[in-house]
Amino acid sequence: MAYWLMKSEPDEFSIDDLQQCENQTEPWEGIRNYQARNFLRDAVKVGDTVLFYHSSCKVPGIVGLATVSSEPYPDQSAFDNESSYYDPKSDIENPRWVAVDLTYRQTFKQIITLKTLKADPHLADMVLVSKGTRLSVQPVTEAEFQYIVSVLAS
DNA sequence: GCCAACGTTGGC
DNA sequence: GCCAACGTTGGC
Repeated sequence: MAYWLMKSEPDEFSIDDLQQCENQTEPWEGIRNYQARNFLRDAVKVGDTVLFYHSSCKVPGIVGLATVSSEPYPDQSAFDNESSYYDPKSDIENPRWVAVDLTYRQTFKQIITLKTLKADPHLADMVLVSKGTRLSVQPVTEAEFQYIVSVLAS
């Protein structure tokens, strides 16, 4: 089983929103970056664990956990010209973007802030804190995951 | 809202 | 296939 960090803007879709979805499950749509898409398409597996990260907000950081609950499938929002994620270059015959379903697992008692993550020498090699990375889907090592959950989130 | 750091587009 | 111009991300 692998570990991932996925970013969402809480104004758009927060971990509370995920918790309140039917079956606490919702399509993770709107990824429009090829590197992130390739992770979703080629590497993310059902049952993988996701660190849910809130970005572009007052206090960015990891807010909880989710589980990947589907295989990748074509991102339907790319076909919807009413959607802000609409991409006319993606068509149903040849979809350009993929989504997976995420299922809510847990909200941490308190947010693990980006500030905390950046300051922690155990996490110096995290993709999240390395310079110039803005990937919205990124791998997390088992050591990083265990440290975050067992030390920072407890 | 600013802007640095990336990513994408498209003319050539 | 280069690369300038433009668009986006996301912390601050």
